[in-house]
Amino acid sequence: MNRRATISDVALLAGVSKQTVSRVVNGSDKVLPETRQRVQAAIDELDFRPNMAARQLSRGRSFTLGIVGRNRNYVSTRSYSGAATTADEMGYALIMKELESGDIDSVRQVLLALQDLQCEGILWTIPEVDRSYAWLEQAGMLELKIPLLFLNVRPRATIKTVSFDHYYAGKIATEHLLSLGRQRIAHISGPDGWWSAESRRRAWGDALLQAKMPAPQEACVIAQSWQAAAGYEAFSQLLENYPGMDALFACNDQVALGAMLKAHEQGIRIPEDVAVIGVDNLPESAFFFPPLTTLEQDARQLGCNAVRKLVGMVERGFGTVPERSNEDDNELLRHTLVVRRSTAG
Amino acid sequence: MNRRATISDVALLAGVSKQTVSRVVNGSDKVLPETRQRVQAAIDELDFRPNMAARQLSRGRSFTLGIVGRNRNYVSTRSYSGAATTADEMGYALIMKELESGDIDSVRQVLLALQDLQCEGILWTIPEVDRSYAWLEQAGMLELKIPLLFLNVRPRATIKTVSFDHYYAGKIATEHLLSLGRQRIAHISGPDGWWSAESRRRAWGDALLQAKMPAPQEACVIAQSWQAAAGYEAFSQLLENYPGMDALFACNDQVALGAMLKAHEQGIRIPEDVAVIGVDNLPESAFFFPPLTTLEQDARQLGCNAVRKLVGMVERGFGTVPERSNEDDNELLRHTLVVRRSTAG
DNA sequence: CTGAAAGCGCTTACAG
DNA sequence: CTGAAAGCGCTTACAG
Repeated sequence: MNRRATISDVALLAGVSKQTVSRVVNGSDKVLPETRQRVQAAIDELDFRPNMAARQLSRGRSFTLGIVGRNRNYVSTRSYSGAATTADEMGYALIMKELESGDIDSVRQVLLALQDLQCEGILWTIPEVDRSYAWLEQAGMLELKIPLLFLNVRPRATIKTVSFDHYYAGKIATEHLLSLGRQRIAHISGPDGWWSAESRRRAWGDALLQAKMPAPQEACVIAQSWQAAAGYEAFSQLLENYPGMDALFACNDQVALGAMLKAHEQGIRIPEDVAVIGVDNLPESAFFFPPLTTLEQDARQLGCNAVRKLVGMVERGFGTVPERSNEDDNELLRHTLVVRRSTAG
Repeated sequence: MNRRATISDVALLAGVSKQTVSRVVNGSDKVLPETRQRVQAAIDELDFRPNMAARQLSRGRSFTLGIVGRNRNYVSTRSYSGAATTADEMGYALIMKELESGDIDSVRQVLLALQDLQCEGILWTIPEVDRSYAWLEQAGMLELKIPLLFLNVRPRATIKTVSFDHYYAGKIATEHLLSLGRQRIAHISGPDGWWSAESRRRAWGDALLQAKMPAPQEACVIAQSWQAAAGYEAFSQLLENYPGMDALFACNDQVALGAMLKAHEQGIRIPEDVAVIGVDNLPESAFFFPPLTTLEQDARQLGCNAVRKLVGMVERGFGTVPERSNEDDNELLRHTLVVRRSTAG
């Protein structure tokens, strides 16, 4: 047999009991140095490594987290990466699930499958789920016995979230444009139903109001998606609806890119005619034409914080001991302004 | 107690033995319909779901795969997504690990950790690992007891890989430029040591040779990275080294983007003066200025194929039954040409 | 400090 | 078709 050595094999070889082996493996201090040494030698010789499934079963804990995503973009990819790193540091494994469809059944199935796999907590990285957005509202009612944490989802009393402060982002983006002396600042908002899009849009309106330059309805177009194609379309519409615009706050860098292509095609100069700012700071954005002013979001940090918070929930025995909701349930990270040529006119 | 129901609870409630419950859970046909019904009722009432850790231990199988990555980009993100989907379809869970450093110890640690977690196979999605590239060569010698599959790594006799056909990509990219009648076709190659970069570079040279237009040494610059910044730098160098160039084959879209920015700054028109082609077909590429001709790679498919192949290895009992190496050990996917304005002059 | 016993929640032969 | 027994590889009390 070429099977892996078990704790019993080690015990036999070292001439001790299984518990003693277990003790040295788990670093208990109640083992005589010489015993420890003997056991360690046997472990090395047999190349013993504990079977996590067995440990999981006997301990009644898995030290495993689930992470579910869909259609990952640059931002969520970096969150994943941060989540994986932090999970590792904290001694947790991360099981990845891809959601295929947004209907409530798929959602439940994924959640339950993760629970079956003995995950102790789940990280939900899908901002919005098609038409079935409603299910989120019932998250508290889901018969999940394990904590659930949401990324970039509108804070609600019944759920826990870690997100960027999208309102703040909209504020500083618009204020940056205002500080340039621009007078007619348009906005291409992210699609309807997205909390991040709505927050930024609201902030844009508020900032203009505060500056005593309230924006007319036509100054804002809602993009069909977060992609460049939608930006191209939306900017075309803006050109018709809001002539004389001298600045654009795009909901993200890709949409800004699409808008800028349309601008080039129309002979509109950036930033001379229209200053443009995006959100995300993609690695490419510094090399767009012209290089794009944007708001950096540290998505990796988002993933790190999320896992840290989720582990906190797990270890505080969330679900067992129901706790009162407090402001800490919704953690917010902030963006940083990165100024480049697209607004440096 | 609010603990989850176990198979024993169900057995008790249904008035049968545990094995019978196990049979209906696993869909055995050797159960009387009425018995099955009674058991199913108990399962539903108790909301019973089998504990995978226990099943794993008793079956001696985990139906779990490991996937390890680092610094994920658009391509690897999409592979991940495909891998997750396919793993799910095939009934496997996917545990994600992030490699923090490329030294041989970290590599071993990650691999062994995944094995401890009872993974039955590992998908390695890191194309090259810094200075410690050598470890790959010894992959066969690694004392791993489970199959390992590499993504986009140079095929070798001792390992199994699933990759894009980068030589083919270089060939069609260059031939596309030639078909435009361009005479002085430059190349910005990916960094040294990358199989994909070297294959594409070689294909570029071969294609030019075949067209009886052998390229001088100065027509190729090796980028420092796969990022736009490196493309900007490399193109600046090309401008000095290879005056009169009328076409550029960039190793990827980001590098092409960086090169195009430099071109704009120099007043070089694309495609009139220099036609540009990249590789990747990022979602943004269609909205670059000008929209970029490129080679689409179906990274999602890559992930799907990889998992399918890995599961095949697992289920054929790879590692137990050593098999002869055959050409199927190195699977290749091909790119598709997507023509846009950057070469449509 | 160390060990004998029981148990985690399933499944796998083996009887009947 | 159904059940009693043993086992997967660990850990957790409990003795000593």
